Amino acid sequence: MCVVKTRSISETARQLHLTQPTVSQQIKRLQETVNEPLVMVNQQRIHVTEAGFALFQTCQQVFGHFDDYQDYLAELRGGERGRCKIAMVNTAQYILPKLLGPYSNLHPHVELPLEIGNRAEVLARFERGEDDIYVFSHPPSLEHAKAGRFLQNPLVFIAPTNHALASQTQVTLQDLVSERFLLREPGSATRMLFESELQSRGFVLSNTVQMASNEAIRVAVGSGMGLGVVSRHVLPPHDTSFCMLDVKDVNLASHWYFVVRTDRHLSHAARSFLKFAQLNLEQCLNKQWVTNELNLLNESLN
Amino acid sequence: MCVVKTRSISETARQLHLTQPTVSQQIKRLQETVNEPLVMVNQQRIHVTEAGFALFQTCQQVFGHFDDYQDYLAELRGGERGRCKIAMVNTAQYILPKLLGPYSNLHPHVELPLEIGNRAEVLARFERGEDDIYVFSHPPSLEHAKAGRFLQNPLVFIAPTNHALASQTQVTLQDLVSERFLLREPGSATRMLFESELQSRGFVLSNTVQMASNEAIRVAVGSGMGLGVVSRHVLPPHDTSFCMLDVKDVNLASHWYFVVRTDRHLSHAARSFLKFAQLNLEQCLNKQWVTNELNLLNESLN
DNA sequence: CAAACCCATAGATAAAAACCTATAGGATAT
DNA sequence: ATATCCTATAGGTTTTTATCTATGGGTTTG
Repeated sequence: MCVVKTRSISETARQLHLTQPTVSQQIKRLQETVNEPLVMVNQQRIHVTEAGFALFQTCQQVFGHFDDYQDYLAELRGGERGRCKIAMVNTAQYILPKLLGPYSNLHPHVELPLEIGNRAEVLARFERGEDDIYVFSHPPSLEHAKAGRFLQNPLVFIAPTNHALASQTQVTLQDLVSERFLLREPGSATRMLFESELQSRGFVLSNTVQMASNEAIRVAVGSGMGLGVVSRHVLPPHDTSFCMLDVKDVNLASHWYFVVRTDRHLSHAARSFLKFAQLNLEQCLNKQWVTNELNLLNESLN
Repeated sequence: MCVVKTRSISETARQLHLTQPTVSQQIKRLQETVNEPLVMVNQQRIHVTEAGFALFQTCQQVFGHFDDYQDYLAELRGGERGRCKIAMVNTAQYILPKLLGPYSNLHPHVELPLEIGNRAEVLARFERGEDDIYVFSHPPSLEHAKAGRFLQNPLVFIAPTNHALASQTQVTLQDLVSERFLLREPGSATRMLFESELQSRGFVLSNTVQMASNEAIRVAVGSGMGLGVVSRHVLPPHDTSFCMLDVKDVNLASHWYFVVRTDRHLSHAARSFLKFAQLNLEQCLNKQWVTNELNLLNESLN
């Protein structure tokens, strides 16, 4: 490379802080591997042959590609590029897009494949470490993982608008247990929380129907099929087909967590997203529910 | 490379006839130099990361460039590409183009820079080894060079059409020495040959004029300025302003030689040209003068 | 649940690459 | 002509690289 520019072996040696024989020998060996003369020495001047110049150009292009790769890595490390795979439980899909949208606009080159499943499915993915970030309400064992809370997940009781309890204030749990309840599958965080509350207070539901999604429950409640316990975030603001009950003696509240595995390398994009979330939670989500403890998570990831 | 394709370290090791730890370590070191994870191991499967795939692509392009270079070298070695620098004395420019034209048509990617000078200039170039092939009539010392004859170079005496000797047959050298002669510079092969002939027979020219080119001599002779000795090849076929003399007791004949240095690498294109010349002399030049001894030259160059 | 398979790591070795110093021969400049 | 500068070659040393064997810890599968 340098020899082509300086047209002198000695000068090249000086510039590269090497001795002249070293450079001579390098060239010699290069010529042997190529099996073609690359330079010719005449009157104390180096003349680059056709083959030599072609190799020079080839090398320039090659280095160009490696430079491009370096640039690519820089972007990757800066979180401007890459992939951040997020797996979330069903309920989280009502809130996470509000963070993902702005983030994606800011970093258009970051791929954000989302996996949505019920708790069991996401848990399996977590065990296998298939994603960068997991969103749980009830975080799993944290042996190989760290979690950070970022949002309250208040559970509310919903009933058809025309239900007897709908207009009543100060409803109690006792009033509810005889109702028919529409619930997600066992193991879902919402259901687990509700059932542990019931159990600790000695109640048992007599009439439950299992439904596979929050929408199904919401619509079913709206059409009078029974009562439901769902995350507050699931409810669309202006739906009048159902209403929230004012239950005075129950406060079912959990939190959403971002969870990452500590025994896996976390992609730069994922780190970048968590950083973004830490700084922009309040702007993207209703401040009322934000519980920003991501600073702890992010610090522990450095 | 192979790991990306097989998605398995062990399989790669088998294909490359290496052991598995070797491949593992190679990847590890590659990741250390790049300072970025390139693959991730999960469930006994290798997952290539973004950075890893980008590097894979980069490498493919790089290898592509080297392949291109190999192709280029192949063409170079085949004589289809490259450069063949030829230096020739003035007189040769009347004959060499007849070979160069067809050759250039056959190998359009070969550059053919021509250097034309008087004998002293070409000799200097030869000493410095500035060209691939030199064309001499009177070849220089062959200590570091080899030469091959390819064409007769008959010298003829020319006179104005209306000159007294023009119509005479059986002219002798004695008849000529008192004439004014137009000659090239001392050292030119033509002049050297003529002068050595004169000297060996004890003649001295009394009246000479030096001219810098064969054209100048031809035109000057045509306009009656004196006589000339020039290569037969210099004379255009249908010029009636001068005529050749029928000198019976002088036969000035030399040959054209291709000369190459043996202490310099000869470009593939130059070898290719000499080979072409060997095979096509008779087709390109007047058979009458061809003396094809290039087979000897070419064989000694292998 | 054991056998088979996968990958990671440690430690050792042999080959190669990368340099250096010393030296010699040719070209250039003073 | 003599000092200077250039490149080539020889010989030797120090790193670096490329591999291997041995081993250990997980996964998958019969």
